[in-house]
Amino acid sequence: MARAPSVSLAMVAARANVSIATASRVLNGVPNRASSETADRVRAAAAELDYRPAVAGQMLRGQPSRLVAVIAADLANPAMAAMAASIEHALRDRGLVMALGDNHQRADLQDAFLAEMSAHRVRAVLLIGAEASPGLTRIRAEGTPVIFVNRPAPDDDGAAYVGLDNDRAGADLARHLIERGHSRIGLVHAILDGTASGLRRKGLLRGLASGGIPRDAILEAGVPLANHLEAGFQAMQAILARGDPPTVVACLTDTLAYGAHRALRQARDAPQVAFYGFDDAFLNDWVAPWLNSVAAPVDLYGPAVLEMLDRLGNDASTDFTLHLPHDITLRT
Amino acid sequence: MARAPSVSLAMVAARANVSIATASRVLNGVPNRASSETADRVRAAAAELDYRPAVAGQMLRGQPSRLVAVIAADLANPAMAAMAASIEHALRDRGLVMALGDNHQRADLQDAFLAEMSAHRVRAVLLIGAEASPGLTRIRAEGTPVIFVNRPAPDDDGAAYVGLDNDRAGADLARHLIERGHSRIGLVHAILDGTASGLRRKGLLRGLASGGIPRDAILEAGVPLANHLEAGFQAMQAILARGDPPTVVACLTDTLAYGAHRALRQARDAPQVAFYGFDDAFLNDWVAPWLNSVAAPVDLYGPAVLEMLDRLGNDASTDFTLHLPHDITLRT
DNA sequence: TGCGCCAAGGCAAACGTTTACCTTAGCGCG
DNA sequence: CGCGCTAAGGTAAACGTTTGCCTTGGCGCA
Repeated sequence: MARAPSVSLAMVAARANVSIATASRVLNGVPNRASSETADRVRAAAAELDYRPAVAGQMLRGQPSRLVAVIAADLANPAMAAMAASIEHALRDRGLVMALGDNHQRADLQDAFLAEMSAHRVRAVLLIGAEASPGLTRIRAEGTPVIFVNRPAPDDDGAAYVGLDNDRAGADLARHLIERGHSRIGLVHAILDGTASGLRRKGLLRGLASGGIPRDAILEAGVPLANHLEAGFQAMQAILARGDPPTVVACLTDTLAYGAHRALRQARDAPQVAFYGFDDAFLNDWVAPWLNSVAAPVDLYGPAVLEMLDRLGNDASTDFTLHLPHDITLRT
Repeated sequence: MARAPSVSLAMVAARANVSIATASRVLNGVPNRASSETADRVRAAAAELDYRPAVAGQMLRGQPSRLVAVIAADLANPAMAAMAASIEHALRDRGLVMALGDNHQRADLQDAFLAEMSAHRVRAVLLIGAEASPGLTRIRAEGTPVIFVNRPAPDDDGAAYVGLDNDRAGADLARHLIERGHSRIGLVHAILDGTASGLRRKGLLRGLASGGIPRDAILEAGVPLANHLEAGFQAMQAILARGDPPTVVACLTDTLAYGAHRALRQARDAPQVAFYGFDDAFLNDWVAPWLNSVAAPVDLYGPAVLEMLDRLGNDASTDFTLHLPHDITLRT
């Protein structure tokens, strides 16, 4: 498995009988520095040798990297994986390359990844479900553009955000549930860390209140687990155990809903209950036809992230919040 | 967003009043090159400045990169995402960092990612569901270790493989189905490109034949779509349309089974049918309790890939196939 | 005393790229 | 003829790291 010696610009230059400088300029398209025959010779040599510039050299010269680091909280969550896929697609159109990592909801793992990516001088860092961590603080301080996707910054100080308007999404869901005639409503959540879930809940409760739903008609169950599947399961069990079940259960993430639905399946004399979640994944069409979900179309994420990247690169910009339009996908 | 000038080894050395060489050796733990006081001074300086070596310099010197490129065929597939997560975990224990890309089942996208990763001189390339592509041929020729995970190499010439023994898995499933008393069996697949699916089918058919199931009791339906959800859906519709439905349907991937199950749900007078798939994802416990699946425990993937990486680095090794032990997870 | 060894440390080359600066020749034009 | 401009090309520095080689003392030991 001897690593073949890679071909350098010097070899290309030698083969084309020009200096390294000229070869570099031809390949980078600098105008008026080479006759067309010379340029052709260089390009031919590069093609024959299958030359690809080593990033090491380019980095050393301070060229911006083409790498964009993306961190997902949990790749096993289909919604996050789909967002990552959309983002990669968009980045690719810009000639950028995504390097995806999974923080497993642990700050130390996130930092290990961030440190490596920082050493690679990545163009930007995107976090789909960020943890608060020292490394995150550091890389932001270094000036690397950082964008929080779908879950606002843990410390919320004007950091760039792309995703749902969580408060409004919650309120819109409330209005929808009332319109559908629900008056006894379950509410399932896991940890309320003051970010996405907290805002959704706040909007939802406000909407229900202003729609005339009394507080004691809202059956709230929160289980502080990082694993939303398990949390949703236990929360739903708790709701069912109280008796007099709700006609609908609103879960602050789809993953919670998966857990909640399982609890319902396993219950004896399970009542008829409608389910609502957030962050719809297209897989739901296939495996969760019982689930309605509040979400933005997933293909919007990629372009929106690109847009935010531009804003961050443009000193004139001041608005670093980009709310994606959400909708309720109805399956029942 | 001015990028903060990053701290170099020279700054650390200056602050510690030593030469760059000494600073480098201290930080790299070269023994007997610095007194303990000097070493302490260097480490203190590095800590105070929060020094992190720039990979560019290290790469230039020919140091192996810590980056391992991983390409998944489709991140939206929960099984693949889970494998990637397991692999990342294992790599991290070795001080390596995963950079994950999605090839969207397209050779050109795979090559764009491979080209970038090759320019970064990645330590190895892992493919979870590879496409055949020129870039793949090239990077293998360059001597970069390449491991095919869960789907054997498209061109099968002794390339390293980690994953199921697909042929045996198929045969084992056949035996199991017969033991369970099934005698009329549906078989659903998408493209049979001679790799994983082809081998599974071969093993399955052989097992069924040697178990005494006549060929006309096997209702096979293949829909040549890259999208397995849609393929499974259409294939199942075709099977149902024939009348006299099977008592069990074996799908060569879980994703096919998701599609097939939806077709059954939507059918009028849907018969009672058991479902079997391959490559179980733990999400199935929650959203697909109707699905049985042949798979290796997903946490085995990471360590197995590490083991194969060692074999590739060891000239004495000759066996580059690592079959993971599979099992049938029963949910019905 | 003389020799060798070792710890401690510095010097400088090398890796591959980009680019500021320099040289030369040709050409248009007053 | 002389001036200035431009195309075409080369030279060399700089980026940050690692490492082979050199130097200098100090110490053990015959």
